[in-house]
Amino acid sequence: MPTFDLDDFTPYRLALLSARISRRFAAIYGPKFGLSRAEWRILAHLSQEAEVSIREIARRVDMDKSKLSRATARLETRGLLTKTPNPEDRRLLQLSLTEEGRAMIAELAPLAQAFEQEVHDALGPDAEAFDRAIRRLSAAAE
Amino acid sequence: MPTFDLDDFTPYRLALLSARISRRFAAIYGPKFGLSRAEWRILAHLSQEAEVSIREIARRVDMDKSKLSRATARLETRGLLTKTPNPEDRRLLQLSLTEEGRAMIAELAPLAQAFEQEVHDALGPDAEAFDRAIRRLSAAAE
DNA sequence: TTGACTTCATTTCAATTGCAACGACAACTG
DNA sequence: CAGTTGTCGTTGCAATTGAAATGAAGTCAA
Repeated sequence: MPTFDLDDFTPYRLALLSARISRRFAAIYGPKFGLSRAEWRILAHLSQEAEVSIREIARRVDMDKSKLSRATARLETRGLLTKTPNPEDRRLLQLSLTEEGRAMIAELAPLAQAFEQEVHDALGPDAEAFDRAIRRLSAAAE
Repeated sequence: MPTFDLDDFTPYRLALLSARISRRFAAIYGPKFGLSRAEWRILAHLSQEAEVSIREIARRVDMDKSKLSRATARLETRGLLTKTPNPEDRRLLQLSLTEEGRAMIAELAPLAQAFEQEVHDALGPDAEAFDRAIRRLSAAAE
C-alpha cells in the first residue's frame, strides 16, 4: 500500500496555515469592529478602488456573488458603504465607502499593517522566496 | 488616509491561494470518488495512523468535532471506515479504514502524489524556502 | 460510594452557505 | 425592430455549518 503523509501534502498544509492566520487576524478586527471575514475583505477592497461593482469584487476575491450581495447589504444598512446603480449600465452597482466606512478603514489599516509586519518578521530570511512562491503558485493555479 | 493594498496582505493572499489549490485538487478526487474535502482528509489521515479517535483528528486537522462526527458517519455508511468504541475508554471511538477504504486510499495516494509533484515543480527553486516558510509561520501562529 | 467535574461524540437549532432560478437590463442577430 | 442570448444582483431553498446542549463515560476528592 502506497504510503502517503498528509503532513507533507502542500494543499493541506496551506489550508491549515491559511485558516489559522486568517482566524488570528479576524480575532483582531472581528470583536472590535463587528465585521465578518467577507465584510472586512469588501471594505479593504473598496479602500483601494472606489466605485467597484459586486461582480468585480466577486472576480477578484473569489467569493460567491450571493455571499457578496448579502454582505454588502449588511454593510449598507450599517452605513459603511453605499450602492448606487451605474448610470452607464444599470445592471451594475457601484459600491463606495461612506465617510464612516472610510473612517473604519483608517482604523483598520494600521492593524493590518502591524499584522503583516508580524508575519514578515516570522518569515525572516525566507520572506522574499515566500512571496515569489505564492506568486508562482497562484499563477500556476491560474 | 493610510493606503493599504489588500493584494500585498499575506493572510489574504494565502487564503486565495489555498482555496484555489484545494479546489483544484478537490476537482480530482471529488467527482471520481464522491468525497468532500473533510472526507478526503479523514481518509488520508486514517491511512497513516490506524485507530484514531475523532478528537485526535479534530485536534490535528483543526475541524469542528460536529463536522467530523457527521463526515465519519457518512464514511461509515458508505463502508469506508468503521467506528468501534475504545475498550479502555468507552467515550472514545476508534476509527479504522475498511478494506474498501484502504482500496480507495490506494487509488487516491498516487493522485495526491502527482498533484504534489505538480506543485513542487511550479515552485521551482523556491520550493525549499517555501517549505521552511510554511513551517515558520505555522509555528508562529502557534 | 457519592457527588462534582471533566471529556468525548452526537444532536439540536439557528445562521450561513452555495446553487439555481428570477427579474431587470444590455448586447447581438437577422 | 423583435427575438434571442448573455450578464448582473437578488432571492428562495436545501444543504452545510458552528455553537451550545445532551447523554454517556471517565476522574478525582471527600
